[in-house]
Amino acid sequence: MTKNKIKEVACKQLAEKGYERATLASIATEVGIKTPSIYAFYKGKEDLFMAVYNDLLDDQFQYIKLSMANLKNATVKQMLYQMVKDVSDYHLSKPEKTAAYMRLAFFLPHELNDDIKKTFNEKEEFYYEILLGIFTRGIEQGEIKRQPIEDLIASFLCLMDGIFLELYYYEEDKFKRRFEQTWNIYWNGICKE
Amino acid sequence: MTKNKIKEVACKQLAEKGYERATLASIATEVGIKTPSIYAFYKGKEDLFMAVYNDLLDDQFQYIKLSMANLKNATVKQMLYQMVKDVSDYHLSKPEKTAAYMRLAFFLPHELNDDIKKTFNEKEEFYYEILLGIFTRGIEQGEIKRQPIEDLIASFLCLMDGIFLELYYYEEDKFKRRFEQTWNIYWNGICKE
Amino acid sequence: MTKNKIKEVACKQLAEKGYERATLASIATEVGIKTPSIYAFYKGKEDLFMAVYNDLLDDQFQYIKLSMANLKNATVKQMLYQMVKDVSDYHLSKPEKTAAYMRLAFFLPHELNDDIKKTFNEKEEFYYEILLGIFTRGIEQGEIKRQPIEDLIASFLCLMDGIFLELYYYEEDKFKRRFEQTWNIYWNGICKE
Amino acid sequence: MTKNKIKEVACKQLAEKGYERATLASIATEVGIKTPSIYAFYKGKEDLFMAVYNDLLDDQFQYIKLSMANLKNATVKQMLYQMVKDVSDYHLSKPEKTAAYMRLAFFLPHELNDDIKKTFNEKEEFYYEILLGIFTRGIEQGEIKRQPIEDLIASFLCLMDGIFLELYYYEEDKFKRRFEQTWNIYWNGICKE
DNA sequence: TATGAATGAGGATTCATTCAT
DNA sequence: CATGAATGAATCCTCATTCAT
Repeated sequence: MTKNKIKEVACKQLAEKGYERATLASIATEVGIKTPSIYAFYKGKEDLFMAVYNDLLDDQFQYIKLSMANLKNATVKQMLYQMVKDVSDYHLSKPEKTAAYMRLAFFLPHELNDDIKKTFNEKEEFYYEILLGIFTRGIEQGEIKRQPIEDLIASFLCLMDGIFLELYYYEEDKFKRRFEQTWNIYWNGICKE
Repeated sequence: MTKNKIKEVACKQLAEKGYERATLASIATEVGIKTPSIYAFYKGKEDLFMAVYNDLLDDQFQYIKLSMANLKNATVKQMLYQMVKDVSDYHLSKPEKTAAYMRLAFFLPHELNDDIKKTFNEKEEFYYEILLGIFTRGIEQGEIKRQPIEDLIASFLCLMDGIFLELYYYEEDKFKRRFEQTWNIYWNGICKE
Repeated sequence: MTKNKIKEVACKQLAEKGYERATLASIATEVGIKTPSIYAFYKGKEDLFMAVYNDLLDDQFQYIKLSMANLKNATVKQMLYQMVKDVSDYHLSKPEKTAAYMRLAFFLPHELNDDIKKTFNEKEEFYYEILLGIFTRGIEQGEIKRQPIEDLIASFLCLMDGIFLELYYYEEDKFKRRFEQTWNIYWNGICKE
Repeated sequence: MTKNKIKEVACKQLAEKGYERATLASIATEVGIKTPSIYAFYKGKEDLFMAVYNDLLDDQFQYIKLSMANLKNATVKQMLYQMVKDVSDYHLSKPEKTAAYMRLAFFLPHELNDDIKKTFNEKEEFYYEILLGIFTRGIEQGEIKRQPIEDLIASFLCLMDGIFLELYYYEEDKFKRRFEQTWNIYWNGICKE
């Protein structure tokens, strides 16, 4: 389907070149169509990249929801580790989508701002909800030192942010090493005893 | 001096809008001159933003070198804390420069690529050198658990990356809270006892 | 067809004003379109004027080939005369194309250099080939004094160059008078007795 | 003297690049001054190139007058030959000035038109005057076939035009060969017997 | 003389977009 | 669906020129 191919190429070029340099013309060329044909599927550039962004978020959500569902009977340590790991794996397996996501998440052109901020907040809330459950359980079951849950969530999100950034920066091998080191130190910092 | 004002406005607009939207025309307008006047001082857009980038790096280096110099007789914990803190403070005190720096460091237009990558590596080496000294001392003096120095450096840089990202994301208050939490957990993870 | 109209206007303005003053804007205006529309047909200014130049050469070639073909059973004198005459007539009948051709042939902007030089050499070879045949026959049949063929060709091309220059300089009447005088003297110089 | 150096560089760049590409900025750079300094000596670009052109003409006049003066007691053949030869030698010895002269003489930007056309006509009259004398004498003394003097002058000027063009086209060696051949044929065409 | 600073005018080019077909 | 043609707006950049110093 042409509509999807356009979206994929748009995502790819967004990752490579950023929003302004991902020209409709260059997208069309790579898809193998002429520029105006894009307008048969999308209202304009903004509309196209909103679709790209929504797909990007959906993709992530789906993946993480799935990975969480597979973890019902695990320890808190396993769940948290799996959570960071899954996010990493997801991004590692789809570097293009990650790069595209970063472009949009960090340096969104102002036109897209409002819509994106909305979905962005949804994502934060989604994580917050899940982490709230996990950390509450972790403290109740004595796996984690008693400390304000707000703080635990904040610090975990900070860990994920750090890892996300490194994901973007370093090649896979270097990243994986750092990932494990950071995780151990993080867990040592929060676990009981 | 007009030349500097141009550079400052360029930096500001880079932070706000990114490279492509920081038009020479809009820069000129904000400076209060006409577009072609910019060419009396810079060879072109690329040249201008390279100057911006070099200033940005110089500024950071200078600041960090200074803060390191003021720390000669501190404990390892103090030094590491101060290091993250100083970087945070620097970026917090110059949010504009930070945003501009991120734009260039992460999503550099390919024209600027080579020169920037060079200076970027220099920065990495600079940090590496300093951390090598600190962690070696930390282990020798028994402040830090004996573990591979390479790993310690890697994990510290990861911490800084995470904090750097949050710096960009959250407002000052929220950031500062997270900063302390993350730092504590990090230190608990590496310190002896 | 707009594409051809653009080429024609470009040729006209090239003749009148030269390469740099034949602005895409002024060409577009004369065609009755807006400047960017030109890019729907040509990759850029250089591309457009290369097309103009190729047309110019094709036109000349076609004309001369045709005129040579119509001359199979003529005397050598008739053929040579017809050759200069045809070139003159061609240029006289299309003064615009001639002027444009001169602009490109003599004072080509360096960008166009390589391609043009190639086609230019082709033209030289084309004339050389034809003249070689004519002069060989001229000497064998005793119409022309026995002398090195290379020299005859060189001197004939020199005559054509001179006439070409005058063509550009003088008005039609003055030119035609000079043409006949020069031809007679030239022929007297090479014919047998 | 800076004023002269500017003029010389302007002439050189005119020869190399033509009027529009011979930028005041590039001239200034080559001279070793800054662009506005040119205005200390010339009213503007047009003024500068008018000066260049006048120098060019003066130079030629001077040279030819001199060469004519040295020829008082020669035969008509010698005089005519010397005349073409001198013009050729002049241009061969100053190829830069020749190229510059051609740029101005043929494809003058319209601004310069009027002034240049005036001096150009002066030059024609100058030659006409001299040739009138020579050919009259040539016929009276029986060196040249009796024929209308107007025609002889016209045909001689045509010869010179042709040679001038070739001068520009070919390298020195090739040109010199052609020159002699053309001259012989020309003289054979006009001389008595 | 010489120049640093500034500029109006204009040039090629790119881009998102429209519209008739 | 797809596209050829066209365009308004904007972009970077160049140039001749001016003017205060």
